[in-house]
Amino acid sequence: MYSSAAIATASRAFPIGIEPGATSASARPVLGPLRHYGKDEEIFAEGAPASRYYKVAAGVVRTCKILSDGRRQISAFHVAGDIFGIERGAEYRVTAEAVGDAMIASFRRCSLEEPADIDRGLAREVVATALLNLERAQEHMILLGRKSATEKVATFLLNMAKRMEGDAIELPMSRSDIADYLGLTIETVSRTLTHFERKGAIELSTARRTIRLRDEPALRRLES
Amino acid sequence: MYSSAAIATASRAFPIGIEPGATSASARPVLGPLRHYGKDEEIFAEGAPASRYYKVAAGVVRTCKILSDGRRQISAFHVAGDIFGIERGAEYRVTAEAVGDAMIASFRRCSLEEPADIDRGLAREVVATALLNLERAQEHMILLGRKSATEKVATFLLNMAKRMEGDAIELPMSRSDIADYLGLTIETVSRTLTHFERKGAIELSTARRTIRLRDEPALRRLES
DNA sequence: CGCTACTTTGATCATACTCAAGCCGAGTGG
DNA sequence: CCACTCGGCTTGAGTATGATCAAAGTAGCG
Repeated sequence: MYSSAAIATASRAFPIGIEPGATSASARPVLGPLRHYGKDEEIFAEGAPASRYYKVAAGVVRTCKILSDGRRQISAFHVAGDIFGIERGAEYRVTAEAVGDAMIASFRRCSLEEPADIDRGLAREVVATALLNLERAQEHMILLGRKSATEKVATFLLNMAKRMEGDAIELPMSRSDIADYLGLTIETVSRTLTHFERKGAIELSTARRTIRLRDEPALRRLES
Repeated sequence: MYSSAAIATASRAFPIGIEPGATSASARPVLGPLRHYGKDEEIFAEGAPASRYYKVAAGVVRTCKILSDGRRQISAFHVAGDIFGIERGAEYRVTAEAVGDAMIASFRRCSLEEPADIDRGLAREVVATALLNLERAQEHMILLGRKSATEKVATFLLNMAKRMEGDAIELPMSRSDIADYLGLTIETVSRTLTHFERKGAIELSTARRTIRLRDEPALRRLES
């Protein structure tokens, strides 16, 4: 199966500075074939040999770490055009899973180890992605360590809105994913969203997966 | 002035996989001269043009982000041998400050932009450092988002002990720095440390800046 | 000494968690 | 077509963890 909703969402969720058409799998012979992953399917696991890089063609991917007792922290969501699975060492340090249905391209990890004989542009893109992820990680750390639940959820909504390029956000991920991304519980995420709705800052669809920003300035005041 | 205590601490705090002697400023003509920074002195500020990379020769450096109301999150501490100030864009995204007295070498940022005409080993070291920082950021996010105060402090002590290569940890940073690194308040950090001391897991010096691990397995059980 | 900065300790409080129940939409089978 | 179930989401009540406010202790340094 290949949920049309998931793909429709992803198709207008291209990240900053990357043209998905120009760098798609078909245009780059280096890339391996596109492969489909179903909801919650594992792409690679923490501790597995890091032999490949991956690039999202459609859908959304989460990368996370899990403690022995099951507590989980999602470090990032990756949307169409994003490269993930970049590692310094021989093993993946996070687990990657599809949030919904997703199409993922992959290619052999060689760029940084043998820099001479491969596509220089690709190597540069990989390095730039790593640095972008580091930037985002630094931004996310201040959210996790120093922001209140209200500020966390407001920041999350504004970031999603920016990435989605529209006033209505089709959330591809569950409350559980959002909670593990923001370092909260699902109850607190839910309560905060209804609180925003009561204040007229957002509008929740009946299915609760679509969010329309009604008062973006109000959210911006709340984000800290 | 150049406190001998700070330097003595730093001299045995070399990070994993980097020989400080072999890659010191004097051995690399690319590096600029060593410069001294005093306690809390700013090395670069968030938003400033990112024109140089920096490498710690002695002492400890913190990189942090600060919210408008003064809340601060320290994203990392850098010790001797560590490179910091690596950016993707044109501006620094974090502020870097010396924790105590420190000696810092710097070099012009050119490696990633003009990869052909510069030291390949240096470029590789810069990329490896960026990826190492990303690894640490991912590890730190699960600490910030999902660990209790007890687990955070236990993890911090074990990490410092690993970096310091000795059973006694000479903490170069204040309680305030530790709190802003772990996403806690100074009171909680202090209470947790005295709690560990009462349980016999650690031993605090009278000056409270030196910590000896008495029962490392106990801390390891607490760290998650 | 006595100031200052830092740390510890105590009492109280609030934010977000836990436990629990109920709701709603989607899918399933009678 | 309707009842049923299941998963995800919401709502509520009570609680606990860590924050806040306040004060006292301690080291370093003039």
